[in-house]
Amino acid sequence: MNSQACSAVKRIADSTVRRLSVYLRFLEGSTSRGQSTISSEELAKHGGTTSAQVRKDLSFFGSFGKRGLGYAVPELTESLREILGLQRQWNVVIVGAGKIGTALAQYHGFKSRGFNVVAVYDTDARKIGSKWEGHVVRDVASITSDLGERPAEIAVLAVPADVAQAAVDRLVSAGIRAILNFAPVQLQVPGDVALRSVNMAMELESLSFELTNRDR
Amino acid sequence: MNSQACSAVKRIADSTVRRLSVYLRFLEGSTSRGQSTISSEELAKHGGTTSAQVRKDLSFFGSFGKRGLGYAVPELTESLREILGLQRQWNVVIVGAGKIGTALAQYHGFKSRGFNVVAVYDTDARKIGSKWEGHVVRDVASITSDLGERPAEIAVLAVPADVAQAAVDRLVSAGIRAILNFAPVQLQVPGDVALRSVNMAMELESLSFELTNRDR
DNA sequence: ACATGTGAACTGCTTCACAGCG
DNA sequence: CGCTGTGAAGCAGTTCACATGT
Repeated sequence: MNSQACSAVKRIADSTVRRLSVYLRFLEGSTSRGQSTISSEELAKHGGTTSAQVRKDLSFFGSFGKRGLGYAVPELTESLREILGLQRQWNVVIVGAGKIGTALAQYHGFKSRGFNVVAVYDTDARKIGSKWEGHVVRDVASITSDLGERPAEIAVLAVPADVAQAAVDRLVSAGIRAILNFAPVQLQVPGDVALRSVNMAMELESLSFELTNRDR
Repeated sequence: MNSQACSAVKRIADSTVRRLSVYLRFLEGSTSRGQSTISSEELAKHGGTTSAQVRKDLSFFGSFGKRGLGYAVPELTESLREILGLQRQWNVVIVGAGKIGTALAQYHGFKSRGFNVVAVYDTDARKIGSKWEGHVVRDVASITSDLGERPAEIAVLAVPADVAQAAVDRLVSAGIRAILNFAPVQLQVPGDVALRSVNMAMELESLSFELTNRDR
């Protein structure tokens, strides 16, 4: 009916949101390839799902397509950006200036997608003060006062597993609202803080399981 | 009934396998803390799930607990290792010697968990031949012959999105059976190749969505 | 008495199938 | 006629509740 992204009336499944992100990624490529219209079938093929799933996912937020035609690429791209909250900038702090933390700090996908890395933190006195990729590494102890001056919504956690929960507690009390965790531990956060975890060990072990049990 | 990990009779959900991995991680900590027995309730609390879920997850593979007592930590740890296929070594190649690839190559969790990094590859002539963390960076063009001499089961893909599918095709024809993908694209693999993807952009966008739509 | 193991109920995501509309 | 949008059906994963065994 409308072609505006309307606010969700019922709870949206996490799997739906992740697929929207995949659709958006492919649409951005379609734009640069000069494609002006796209069908749910095509989106599905490149998103690893089905056309019905694509239509259902989009239908939670409005009617974006034209029957008999498909979806207009620029309009759908814009709508997905709006739905995912990507029309604003998000401030991000990276906690942990080890190998993973510094790799992430340099990840180009942050800046290009509106995620603005405002600071990198560590506890190692030898790292504090050194400059990495345009960011001076700061002392974790100053997180609270720093965030008071320059708030950030999202923290990327790349510290050793045994200090991850302590870091989370500090971040939460400093007002961080979302955490992307790379430490291989299950973290406890208050209900109003969003948490996603990327667990390398878990992914590898899941592959190991699949390889081991492929013989049905 | 038995306390042996029996081979799966029905399809095991991916979510179950990922939880087993989380349980295993916590059990390893319990061992080092000297705890000899553990209840499903305790495992659940630290695994971010419920006691019923823990018992159901384990029940797919056998009966590992003692009624009225709980689970013996060393025995359950061993059983989970067996179920997940972690009692053998897996050979891993890392493709892409950029920031993420090199960070991963140094990731201690690989070696300590039986994932043996046997080679690092790149296409950049300036990187090929240089030594990083004990691994000489080799030319991607030699993957096929290298794997012929020294097979590897798992590939970790850390290359730019636009060359990821080409790298996958090469790896698959070279006999790789599982891929852990860090490139932000949806990859196509044959049905007999296991694929997991870690997509930073997707995780960030999912956090952005949650922050944006927290007001119900 | 206590905690596991499990069939049954439940919840919610996915797939189907077709009405609706360009 | 083609492709979207969607209620209804199907299915898979989770939760419940209790019988079972120590």
